[in-house]
Amino acid sequence: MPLCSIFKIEASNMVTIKYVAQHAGVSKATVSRVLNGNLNVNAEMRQRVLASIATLDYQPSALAGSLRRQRTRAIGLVVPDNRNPFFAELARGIEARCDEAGYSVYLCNSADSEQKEIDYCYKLYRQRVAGVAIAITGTSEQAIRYLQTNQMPIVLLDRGYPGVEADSVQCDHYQGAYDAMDYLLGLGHRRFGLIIGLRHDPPVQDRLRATFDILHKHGLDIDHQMIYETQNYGHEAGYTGAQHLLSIRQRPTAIFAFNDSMAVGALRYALESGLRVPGDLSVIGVDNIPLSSFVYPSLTTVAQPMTEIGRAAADMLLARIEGTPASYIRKHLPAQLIVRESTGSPNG
Amino acid sequence: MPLCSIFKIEASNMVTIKYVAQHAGVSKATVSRVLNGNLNVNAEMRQRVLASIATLDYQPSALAGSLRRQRTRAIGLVVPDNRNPFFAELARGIEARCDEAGYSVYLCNSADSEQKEIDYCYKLYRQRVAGVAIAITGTSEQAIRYLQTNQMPIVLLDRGYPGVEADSVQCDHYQGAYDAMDYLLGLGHRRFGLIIGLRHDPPVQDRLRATFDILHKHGLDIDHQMIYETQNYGHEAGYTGAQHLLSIRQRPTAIFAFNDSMAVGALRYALESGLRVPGDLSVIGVDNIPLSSFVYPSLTTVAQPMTEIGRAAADMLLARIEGTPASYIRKHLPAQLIVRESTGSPNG
DNA sequence: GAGTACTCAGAAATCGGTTTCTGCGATCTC
DNA sequence: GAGATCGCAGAAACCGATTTCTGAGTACTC
Repeated sequence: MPLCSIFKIEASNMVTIKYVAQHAGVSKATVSRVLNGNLNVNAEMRQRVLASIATLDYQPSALAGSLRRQRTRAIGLVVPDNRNPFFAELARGIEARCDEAGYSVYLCNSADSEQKEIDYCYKLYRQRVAGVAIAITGTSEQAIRYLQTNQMPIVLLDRGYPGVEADSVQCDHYQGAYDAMDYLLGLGHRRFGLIIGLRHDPPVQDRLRATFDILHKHGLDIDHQMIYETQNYGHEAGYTGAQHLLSIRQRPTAIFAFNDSMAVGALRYALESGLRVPGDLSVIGVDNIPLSSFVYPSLTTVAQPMTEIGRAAADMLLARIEGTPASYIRKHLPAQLIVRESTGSPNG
Repeated sequence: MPLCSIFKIEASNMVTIKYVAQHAGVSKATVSRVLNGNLNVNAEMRQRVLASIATLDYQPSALAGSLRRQRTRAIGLVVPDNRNPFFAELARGIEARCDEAGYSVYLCNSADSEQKEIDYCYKLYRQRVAGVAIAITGTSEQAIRYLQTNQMPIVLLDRGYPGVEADSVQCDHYQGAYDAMDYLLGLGHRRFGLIIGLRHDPPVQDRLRATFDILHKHGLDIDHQMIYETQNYGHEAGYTGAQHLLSIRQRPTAIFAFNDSMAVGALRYALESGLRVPGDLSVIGVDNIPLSSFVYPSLTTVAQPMTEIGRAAADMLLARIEGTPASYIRKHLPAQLIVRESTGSPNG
């Protein structure tokens, strides 16, 4: 087949639809029709095209197809940090679901920076992604507004916004924190230390509100210095948070960390400094990351249904992309308190 | 400006280069030249174009540009599981470096499945990514061969292959495991249990070889039943692994888990069943994930320079994509034993 | 048997950029 | 002052798909 080899050389051996067409002796249009399952093509001809496709190992360019169709099969996933087990689990779920549906996922870490977040949105828009799943930093709503101005289907992860008309999936952070505090109060705790993460984070604000509300209901209050804000959500932050909180003269009998990683850090500091958990100190976290049941003592925590959030987010986004326009859905999933070994009655 | 609004309506308000050109009163070519910093354009005209771009908030389509240029600014990242802290850290590093260089990253979880791995490679090729960073499953080299057949720049993460001509970045798994065993032997341990993960994983094989080598050197051997293979690398696997190993009559005095997550699971089982660590049992892991210094007792481990691996991988891939062809680099970074609290002399 | 409907495949337009080609006007050279 | 050179911008080709348009051939109707 001399034509082929000549052609191959000239075309720098990138197999295109034109090449397949020549190989099969048909037009580009016919190849395209076969690729897209169009029925108006003769069976014998279809076979010839399929044979050529297989022989040449032809993979159509998504670039060209997307340009013409004016739609891509890719979405953007914007999270603060994919190393955070919570977002890692979310990413995993979303990626798996999107792959099933034939979509690809762009990984974007905003590093809790508003600037990076908005920059990524520009970048994703230039890529003409079909949609964006985003856990916004909470510093501003600029990113959301930008995406919405450009008719981009979006789903807000882990945080919804009162003023924003958009699909969102999140755990009920208020209720979760409320339950956690209710549980600790029920055990008899009265002095609490909080390790909260980034104050501007919407989930953090929800949890703070819940904490204040239930404390006030019990006629209690919480001192400024008992609230430790951190720059990230890692173990180290929890460790130094506990260090700070436990150095206070009237030290807390219970530490409520706003995620499990920080709770584990706090746990470590407590044990290291000779305190017994839960004897001298109770520690409670949020998320129910896989680790939480494997540390010793295992961690009492407010579970977020991470897998479910991820799947729901992907489903909603794909529905919004492919489906008919519908009214926005704010999906709130319940948080669930999981009692393990790290909590107990004070002075117990 | 009636022309604009008419045009906007007709063009369904997607801002294209044509629209920008009309708005600025120049040709598409001129807009393109301004976008690409081409100097052959009159200063006053350039200003007019830039003004239009800003006014219209124009974001050029990467699709169209990539199609014409025949190169994209995206890479594929294929890992077994982005939830694994080791790969999460790698992903973070690679994503950050690529973003700096203007590249986007497709997240692909192969789930330790050869089929998913190769399917993702097809998908990435259809996306015409500029390169692929991949931690292959080790079941076959099909994926690598496919990518190389299509002249795709690649970098192998965490594992290199003797027969494969490709850039790779990995830690010296053999040396790491050797050091770990050497250390344990030095402490006086003679009965070892291994929790290895997936046997077909190349790093696992390296570590097994090292373990056998040093044991033989000491005239020791290891029984079949002391090697526990798992289906994944999570805490649970480590937990059940320890359960198995510690139920053996002549139980091991030291457990070597081939990653930290499994080591933490093992730690948990040991403590839960009343053993003292390191008094009754030593536990050692691999990776040095952030968590490892925060569990209690903290984990002795063989550190992999994860951040460095990620950065090096991204650098090598980008160099391969953008740079001149050069001979392949097999980058081996040293593993480093980090002694913490979970190891000590047996019966001690 | 003429006119109509239908099937199916090729030609050509198209998506939105980039790049080559073309050409105009100004400057330079001898 | 005629011809060559240069700067700069528009026209047009191009990337590789999809989709509309067109038309040839066949079947069907009355």
